[in-house]
Amino acid sequence: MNTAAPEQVTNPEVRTLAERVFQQLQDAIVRGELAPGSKITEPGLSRDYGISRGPLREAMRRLEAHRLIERVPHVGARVVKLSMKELLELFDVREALESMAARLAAEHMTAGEIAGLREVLAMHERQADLKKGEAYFQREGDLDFHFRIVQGSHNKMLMGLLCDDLYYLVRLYRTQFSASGTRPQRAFVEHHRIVDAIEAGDAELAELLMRRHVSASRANVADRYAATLKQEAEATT
Amino acid sequence: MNTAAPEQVTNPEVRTLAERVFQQLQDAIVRGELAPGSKITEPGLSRDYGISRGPLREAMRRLEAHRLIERVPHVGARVVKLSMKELLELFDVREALESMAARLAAEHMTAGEIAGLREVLAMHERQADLKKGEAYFQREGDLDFHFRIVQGSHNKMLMGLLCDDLYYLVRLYRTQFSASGTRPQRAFVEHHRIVDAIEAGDAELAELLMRRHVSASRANVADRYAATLKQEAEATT
DNA sequence: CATCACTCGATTGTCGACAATTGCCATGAA
DNA sequence: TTCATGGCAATTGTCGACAATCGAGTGATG
Repeated sequence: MNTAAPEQVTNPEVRTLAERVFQQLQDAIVRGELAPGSKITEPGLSRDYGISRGPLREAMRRLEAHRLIERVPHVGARVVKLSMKELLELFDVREALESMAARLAAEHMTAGEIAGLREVLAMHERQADLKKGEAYFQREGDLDFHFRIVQGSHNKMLMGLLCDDLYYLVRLYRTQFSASGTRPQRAFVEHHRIVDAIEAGDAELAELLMRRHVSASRANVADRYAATLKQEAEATT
Repeated sequence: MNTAAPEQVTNPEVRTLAERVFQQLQDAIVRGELAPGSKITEPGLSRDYGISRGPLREAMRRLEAHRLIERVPHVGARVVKLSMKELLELFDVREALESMAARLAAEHMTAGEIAGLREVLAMHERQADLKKGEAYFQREGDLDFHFRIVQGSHNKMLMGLLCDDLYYLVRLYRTQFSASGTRPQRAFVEHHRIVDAIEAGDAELAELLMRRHVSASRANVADRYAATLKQEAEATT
């Protein structure tokens, strides 16, 4: 298994050092190897990755642009740590953007792309049978699903915003709070309904269903988050 | 009149060189001083601005993240040039995002913020009286209007996406195609209706009106763009 | 004992130089 | 004339070093 990100909307053929270390760092953050809120220093990373500070700073600038780290001048950078408020904000934005993506996908998606989408769903089904209750794979697949719909919108601006910027944040939150309970099963049938609407070319329905889907996912995350906070509060009591 | 951007969602107290040259370059691009599609070289800018290539590269990375320039490794960077397709895509994204911003604004905007919004509208009215037909000021004010509503959503994620990333692109397109005709007047009354909905706390209506408003603006831009293309085609014939 | 000023270590910001890659242009052959 | 090829200049990528700034720790003082 390679260490590179499983999906890459752009294919920059990592030829430059800064590009490579950027992807490595991005992966490390998303996987949780670099803990949220932890401080990262340039000399430290420079040693760890065996490169100069020049490319490293470029990589960090890009991470900052992708909102994966936060920098304050003359002080330093630390891995972003999503607060509950910010996480819910992220889902609001996703709701607005992805519902539109679903609408555009229903209008512009090709037959081949729809077939690929069905294939993703079939793979989910197999995994759901094999690992019932294990939410992780389902959720990773969930992201694949959303990924493909955004690409199906054929809107580069949307793809850039969602796939390049926000999805890494979405993957990041999962290191803190992974969805579970009965949510995956319900999300699964919602996915099917959305694909049905897209295949039928029903843009309005696709938009509505996607909006509901993300909204429900948001509600689930909010519950989980609140539960975790409550649990922590009890632990410290 | 200062050369800095009129609004800045973050207040970074430009203390670093890279920050300063970033804002200068951003302004130059938005104003059209750096023509869309023109190539920009590091040694050239390094001379022009009297700084080293280090901070300059950081500034360029940030411009790339904001989608104001496009870079290809080992080749160079050029100022982004919006195609008609991309411009319409941008408006689609704005429609999704700003309609949600209007909804959130109707729910969360404070009385003081609403008063400020009314003040912006009043200023437009004065300017509209003074300079009827001159679309530029109206349009700059239009951006202020949208700016404040996004801020009124109290959603930092949304503010970052819209105000930090997309609005500079919106300002950029204006160097190529400025709205005109009867559109400014109609946009004006639409603005009033939106503020009314926000003040009444009618989130659904605010969302709907904003969606229509951006959509109409998009249609107007599409017309203007098409007209310009047609004009160019005739000129070269 | 708390508070403030200062010093020092570490980190970040900036710079100039060197290496690697690209695109252009001249030269030559079909 | 047209196309391929080689060299060359310019630009980008990378590096190490120096200067500026910040935070922590220390000591002095009320």
